Amino acid sequence: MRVKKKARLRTGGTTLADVAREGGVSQITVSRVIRNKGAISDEMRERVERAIGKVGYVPNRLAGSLASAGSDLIGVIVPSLRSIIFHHVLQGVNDAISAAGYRSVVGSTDFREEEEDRLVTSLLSWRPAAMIIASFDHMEATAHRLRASKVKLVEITDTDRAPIGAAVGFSHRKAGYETGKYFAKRGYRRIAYAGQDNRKDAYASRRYDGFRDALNAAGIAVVAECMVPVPHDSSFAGKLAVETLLRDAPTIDAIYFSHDEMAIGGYFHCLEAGVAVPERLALAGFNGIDLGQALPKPLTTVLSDRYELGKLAGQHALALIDGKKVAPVTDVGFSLVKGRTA
Amino acid sequence: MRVKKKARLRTGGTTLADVAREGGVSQITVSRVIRNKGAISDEMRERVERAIGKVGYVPNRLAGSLASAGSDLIGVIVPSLRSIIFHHVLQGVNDAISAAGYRSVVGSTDFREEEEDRLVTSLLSWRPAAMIIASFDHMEATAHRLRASKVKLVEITDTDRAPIGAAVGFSHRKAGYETGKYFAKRGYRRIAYAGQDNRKDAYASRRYDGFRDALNAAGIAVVAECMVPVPHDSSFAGKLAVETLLRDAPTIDAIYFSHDEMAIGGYFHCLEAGVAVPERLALAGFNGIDLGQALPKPLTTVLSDRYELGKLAGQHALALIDGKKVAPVTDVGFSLVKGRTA
DNA sequence: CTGAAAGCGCTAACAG
DNA sequence: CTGTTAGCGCTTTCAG
Repeated sequence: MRVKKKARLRTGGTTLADVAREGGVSQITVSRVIRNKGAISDEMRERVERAIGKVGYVPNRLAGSLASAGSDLIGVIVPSLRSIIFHHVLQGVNDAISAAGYRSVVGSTDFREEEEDRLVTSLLSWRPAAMIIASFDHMEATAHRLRASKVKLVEITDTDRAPIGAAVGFSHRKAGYETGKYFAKRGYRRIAYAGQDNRKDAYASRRYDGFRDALNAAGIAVVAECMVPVPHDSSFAGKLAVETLLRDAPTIDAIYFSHDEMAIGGYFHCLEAGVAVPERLALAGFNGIDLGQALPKPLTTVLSDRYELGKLAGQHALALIDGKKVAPVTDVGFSLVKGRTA
Repeated sequence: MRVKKKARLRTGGTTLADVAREGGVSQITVSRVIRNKGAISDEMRERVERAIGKVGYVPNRLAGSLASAGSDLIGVIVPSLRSIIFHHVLQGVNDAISAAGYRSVVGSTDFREEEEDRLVTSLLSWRPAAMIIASFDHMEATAHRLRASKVKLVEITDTDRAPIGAAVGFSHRKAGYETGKYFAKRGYRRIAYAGQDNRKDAYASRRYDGFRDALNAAGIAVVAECMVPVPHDSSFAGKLAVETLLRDAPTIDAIYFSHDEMAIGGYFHCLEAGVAVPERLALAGFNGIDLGQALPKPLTTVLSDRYELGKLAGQHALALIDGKKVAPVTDVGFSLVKGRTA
């Protein structure tokens, strides 16, 4: 006696079986046509395509991925989507992977390592074909999780760090160092730093480290420092920092900002307050954002191409998925942009 | 005689069965503990949790979603991640949905409707719990696909349009109209417009429509127009536009820009060229980006809170998933920011 | 409160 | 070139 089939809730949509029935072919033939895999006669292909159109079939990648032990999803983790930076990375990643049919599942950590750990766990459960993580450093647990999962991993990170997977990026320490060297060469001697809560942004503090190293090598010290709390908007933070520094340390002749948005805000303050830039006060930032270069005096800064960085990360991910090897560390470098503010 | 089992490639990781074996319980018990669903005795729970830790189990959401006919993914489609706008929306969406365990699968269309159609198809195949689409208008085919799929849909869009799902947004036409009305009231009479390839950005052209309507109502016409090709960076485009307009139509007294980045670039040109703002030339933009408000003279603009918009869209998506009703159209409005540039 | 069995929709493996 | 069959790893249903 046949056991009665248990009723299950169906997703509701049409399935391969429906298409197969409609076209008078087997399911696997439909599957092959859809995935464009294996040899199919033109006649079969046409029959299947007609049937698909007729029943309005939408493939179920959940089922497909389960059956083939691997999804077309790529997990992407960035520190923040608020900043003016990482969405360019994300766009680069998407442009690189979407033509190959991959989709990005995106999460942001707000620079918190515990959140990153949670996200990694959550994204791994989707059995992604690869993961791309933009992060300065991981928790021990996260690193372990990533290694244990054996997921194809590309890290967008500081190249001074030891990566778990393939790393792409550049050395923030060097970027800061180059700026410091430039300041020293230009003859600035009473130098200040303006940043925004560096505990969260390890990249920025690395740049600051490098900056100080370069100054020290030239026998110069940072004479003043202004850290603006994070809740402030970046450009206002820059204004505030310049105002504060000029009041508390009026003899300074140059300021290094943790990033361009602050530097631009600082530049605006100088315009308003009638402070001559760079004669009275020199300014430099980091990132090379477009607006900085559109200023009446283009901003002196360090340019990193974040879009290309994301694209490269995406390409590396595809290569890894393809079973190819990629360099353990790819340093994309940066360039010191000698503007007219320092 | 028993048929030999066919070998299948396994994902490699540990499965529920492994945990169950380790803990000496059934798979379903493990499943219940993980999903925190159904009544479980404390003893069982503890046993299972120990076993999970021991074998290092990572759930497979692909299998879980397939079995339960629905994923925890939310498809998100935005026009672009390059612009300074939509990543705020995305962050808002993520902040709203991630606490509830949902993840966003993200795609960008570069303002192309065919790309949107492709993305919708692709994302639907992941059987998302909901979709959030930021788009001015859809292709007929896309609209059909979305309706047929019965996916929970939230559109972030212009509220003048008839939406397919639940819409959140505001009227770009009205935003332009308010700016035009303000220009008329301030007494500007020789007014120009500066934009960037509006064929792609339907929102911008809607604002321009509204702007002209307001001027017409006051008996004023736009006397000059400068459209800068898209490849140009926005702030340089603004510089270029002002330069061009002042040369070709030197009698203009005000310019309406399609967005703040252009307006800021235009403002910079005025600073460099010694054009008094707003006495000689008034400027206004759209978006209310932070940098515009940090300018020596805060930019006159229309502010829309894109982060809150994204968050609201995410909350609506969660409500729909929950089976609740949401308003067909939620107008979040905007606010005219009377700066010092117009 | 716990478990056995069936099956979600698809594709890999193995024939023909 | 096309088809049959047996799972992928999980959750639902039904039964205790």
